[in-house]
Amino acid sequence: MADKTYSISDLASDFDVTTRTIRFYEEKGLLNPLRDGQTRIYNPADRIKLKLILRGKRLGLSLEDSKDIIEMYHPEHDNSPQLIKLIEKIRERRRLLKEQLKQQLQDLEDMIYELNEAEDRCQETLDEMNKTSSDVH
Amino acid sequence: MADKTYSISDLASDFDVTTRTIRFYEEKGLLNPLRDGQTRIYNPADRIKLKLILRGKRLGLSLEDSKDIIEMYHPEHDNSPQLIKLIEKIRERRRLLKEQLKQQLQDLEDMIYELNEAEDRCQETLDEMNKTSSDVH
DNA sequence: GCACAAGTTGACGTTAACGTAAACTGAAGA
DNA sequence: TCTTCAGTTTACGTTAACGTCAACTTGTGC
Repeated sequence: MADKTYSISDLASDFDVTTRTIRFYEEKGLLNPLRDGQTRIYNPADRIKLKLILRGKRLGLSLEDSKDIIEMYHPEHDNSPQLIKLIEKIRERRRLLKEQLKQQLQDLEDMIYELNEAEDRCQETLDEMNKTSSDVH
Repeated sequence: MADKTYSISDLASDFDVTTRTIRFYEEKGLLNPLRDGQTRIYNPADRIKLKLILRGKRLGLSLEDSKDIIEMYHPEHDNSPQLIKLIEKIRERRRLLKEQLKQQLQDLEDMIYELNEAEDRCQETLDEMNKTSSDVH
């Protein structure tokens, strides 16, 4: 069960992206599926990587950023200085994400507030128009 | 005080964008400053529009989206069918924004959780390495 | 055996959001 | 008067993230 595999179009339909997109991510070094001849064979780890990329996109990260993050989840470092640097990178990334989201929350709150105001103003204008038109009679 | 004006470089430095960017937004129809001869003169309303654009950017909106939203804040409709349609647009936009934020919150929560896990794994590996190396002695 | 679907590798095209450079026009200061 | 500075228009360049062919190979059903 742990050796389940996927074709490129399996993943494409699962995540609602095109196969071109998946190959593009590979071209950029974010995925490295096995091959059966020419054909790409994806395993659960590849699937997770793709999920990470798409999640990164929703958060506004670039593919480069997502590549970094994948590296953090699947480190290939075997010596402690590298690991220590990696931990630092992880902390920095977490800090950035939190800061970014804090800003986004604030922005969104402001925007929704102002949309409410705009809606109210529209409604008032409408009310005025109805009142005025009924005054005519 | 209500008639305060700004030069293009005033706004550029205020919001930390280039003058090229501001002219570009005008080219795309998001800004329409007054002119003194050729020179652009911005008023407080223009300033607010620019602020809205940049906030939209931080939330991942396109300039087209921001243009729509500016239209909502500064409607030029004078008849009730238009106003009713505008209110619908406002509600739809608000719905979209809320949905998007909900997703972002979930994504961020997941990502931070996983970054924590990755950090823990790194730390454990480090601990293992220290333990093993001290075993040698 | 043959169409047909699904896969592959180039390679060029596209869109958004600006950057960059050239060539010009006043306004102000030494 | 000369330079310098801020502003202008026009236009081509750039980057990320794919889309869109075209031309090919490789199982799979009938």
